[in-house]
Amino acid sequence: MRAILAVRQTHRTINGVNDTPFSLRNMQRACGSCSLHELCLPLGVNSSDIDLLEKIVHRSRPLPRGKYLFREGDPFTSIFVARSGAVKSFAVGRDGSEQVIAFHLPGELLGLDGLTDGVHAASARTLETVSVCEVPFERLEETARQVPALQHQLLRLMSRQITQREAQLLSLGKQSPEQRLAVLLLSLSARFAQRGYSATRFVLPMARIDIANFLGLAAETVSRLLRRLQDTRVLAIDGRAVDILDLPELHALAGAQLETAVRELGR
Amino acid sequence: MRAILAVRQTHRTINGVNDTPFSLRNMQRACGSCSLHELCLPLGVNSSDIDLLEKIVHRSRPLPRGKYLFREGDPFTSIFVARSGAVKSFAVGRDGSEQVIAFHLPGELLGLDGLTDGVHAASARTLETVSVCEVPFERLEETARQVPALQHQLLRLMSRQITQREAQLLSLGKQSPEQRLAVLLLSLSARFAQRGYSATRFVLPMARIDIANFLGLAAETVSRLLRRLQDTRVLAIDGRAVDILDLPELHALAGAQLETAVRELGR
DNA sequence: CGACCACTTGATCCCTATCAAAAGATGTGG
DNA sequence: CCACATCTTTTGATAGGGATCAAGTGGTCG
Repeated sequence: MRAILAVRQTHRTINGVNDTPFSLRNMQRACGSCSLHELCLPLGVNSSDIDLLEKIVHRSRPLPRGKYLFREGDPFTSIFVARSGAVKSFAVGRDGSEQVIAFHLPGELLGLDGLTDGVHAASARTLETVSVCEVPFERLEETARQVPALQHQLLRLMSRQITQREAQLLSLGKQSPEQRLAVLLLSLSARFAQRGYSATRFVLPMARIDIANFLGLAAETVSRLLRRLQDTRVLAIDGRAVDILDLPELHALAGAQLETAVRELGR
Repeated sequence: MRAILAVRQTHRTINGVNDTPFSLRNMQRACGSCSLHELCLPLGVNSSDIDLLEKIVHRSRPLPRGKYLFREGDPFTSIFVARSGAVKSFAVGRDGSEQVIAFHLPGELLGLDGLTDGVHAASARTLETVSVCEVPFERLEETARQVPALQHQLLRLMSRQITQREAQLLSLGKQSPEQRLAVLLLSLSARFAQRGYSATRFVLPMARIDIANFLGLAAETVSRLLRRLQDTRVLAIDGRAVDILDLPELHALAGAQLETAVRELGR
């Protein structure tokens, strides 16, 4: 409570501009920062090609929070990129529990897992009000056939999805709950920073339960871990507003942690 | 020990042919059952295209057990398909621990995660003596440009990698250790069956520690879980030779398990 | 034959899930 | 604009399951 107020006060006074915990709802970016566009430019897709690409993109009116972009098992026709607002994609176990696969910030791609079987392998749901771009995959593939550089980029995007999931596998399989949480916070931090926002102050677009379902933990454990990080002055938290007070320490927690080494030293 | 001998005796007497625990080492298949080939055929790649494809494939002499196909960070130039023998791909954490990403049986593709950054995101190591086909990716991409059906198949293969890793994420995040093990055994069973071998009797190509590192468990836990499955007559195990005695029960363990329901009923 | 590695089994402890309850936040309709 | 219902989050108490440590067995390869 006290910490909360402190955060709320400081972020208005320290800098004045662009130093405010913001919501992704306010994050509006042109297509120039979209993952499709961004990945085409540096690799030889010229502007007329980009026009070609932009022609096949549908822009939707804003979707409210809690809506499905698609559900597991839905026929696969398009991939999506959020223009503003965040999305989670998740798989549902037989017992109804959600495993969150990924959080998608504006400009980040989702839906590529549907191509194999022609149906989506996971569901995607908005975490806030979201504007999405929808890219009909058949037309994208067709365009890629005419534009080799785009074909290459498409393959790279898919490969990146694989790599990201492998990193998450390593996290779930081998890292401690605290490490996993630290890694997530740093990931969000880096992605916000990449979009020109503060790396240390941001508003989580997702609920604790979503974080828990992403990290393979119970919601209570996430809450307790966040408490510990506040008690050790690594974070200040007000609801979903996060202020990273000690970024180096958070990196340390995410990386080594050296639990065994610490225990050894303690002897 | 007794169970072991029982297994060894029965598999020679029950059927006589093709009912023997076999090693992947003996699994030699023509390119017709390879994932690349198999995925081209049903979708309009004609035989001359296949010739084109086969021309760019390098076949290597057999690699002994424990050799690296590539290591994390190696420059990405090729993808691989084992022709015979099994391979594991894995990521290494900072503390040196291995997270096994996948086990690759003959015909199964590996290495596609290297495209994003131009370096392999994981390492791949042979679990037995292995013959591999190496496919230079640049030439594959080039060929795909000329053969639209191949381009589509390549995208589908990548999408499948994503889907597989998402399934593994669900497993690591939401399933009990026993469920995870059951799922792995069933996965191996199905993949062996797909290649024309017994679905209930096979030899594990990997060590217990690899299973543990795949499932996010300690090796001791895997050992104990296997013991329990033997005690309940679901499996018979002799070292790495597995005999699935009760396939329906294994499916039940993998799927529902209904831990809570069972507990409720017990009240 | 011996050294090494893989596997098993046992004992113990700690961490996290689970259950429970209360406080806080959010949104809705009157 | 407030009051109520609902959902989210926090905090506490408890129990269980798996990691860890340790020791012994078995199997394999040089």
